[in-house]
Amino acid sequence: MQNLSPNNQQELLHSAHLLTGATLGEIAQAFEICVPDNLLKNKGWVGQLIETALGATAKQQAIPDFPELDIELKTIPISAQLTPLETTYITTAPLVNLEQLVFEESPLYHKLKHVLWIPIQGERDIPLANRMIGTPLLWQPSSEQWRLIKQDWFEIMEQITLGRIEYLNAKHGEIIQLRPKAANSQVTTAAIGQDGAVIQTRPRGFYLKTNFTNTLLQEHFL
DNA sequence: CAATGATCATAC
DNA sequence: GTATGATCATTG
Repeated sequence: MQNLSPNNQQELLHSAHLLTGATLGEIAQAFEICVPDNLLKNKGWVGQLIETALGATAKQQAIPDFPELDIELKTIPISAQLTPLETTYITTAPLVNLEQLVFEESPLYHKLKHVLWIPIQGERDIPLANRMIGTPLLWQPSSEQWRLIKQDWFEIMEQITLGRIEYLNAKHGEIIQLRPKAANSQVTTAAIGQDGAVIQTRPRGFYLKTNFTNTLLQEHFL
């Protein structure tokens, strides 16, 4: 086990494969990191642990976890049946300054271009330290997946542009959904209102729906 | 019991 | 507030 930053895709995948079968407690111990009792007040702990274990460098920036490799790292909690237990956060949704929207220039496009999925047991009755890491999967959307993603993105962005943010909810979209993403429901940010004026609303984020990540994992592991 | 809306920690 | 990492927990 090493925490050096990988020099190429092969090194990263090799490191990721070495984690297969290990428990979060073992990884934490190797890096002298304390395991919290639960994730209630530490929801990003698993993702940050795996970042450390794989040598991710883009700690606090709006760029892929491995900038040189253009790869985004995502841990995904799974059930005993290997189905995702949670949706997957992708990135913040822009609500203002929406001129000249080009999908290929959007943060969402760049985040999804190359994703290294690390499935991890996520059922709450398994103590955090005992949860086992699964086989990694380096995924790139197929042309058909891109088509659906782009369609969802466009429809959502169109509504935002038209000042219909308050009419959008998590039900929109086949693959991508828009949901609040903030410290709490009191947080506000600027957005376009129905008459075109600037309004205050809750910040939103793009998420991958579980039915999509489910088929994604099934296609690869079944 | 899945899904939607709410929330937690931390850096800047 | 924004962006990183996500999961919690109420609701339908």
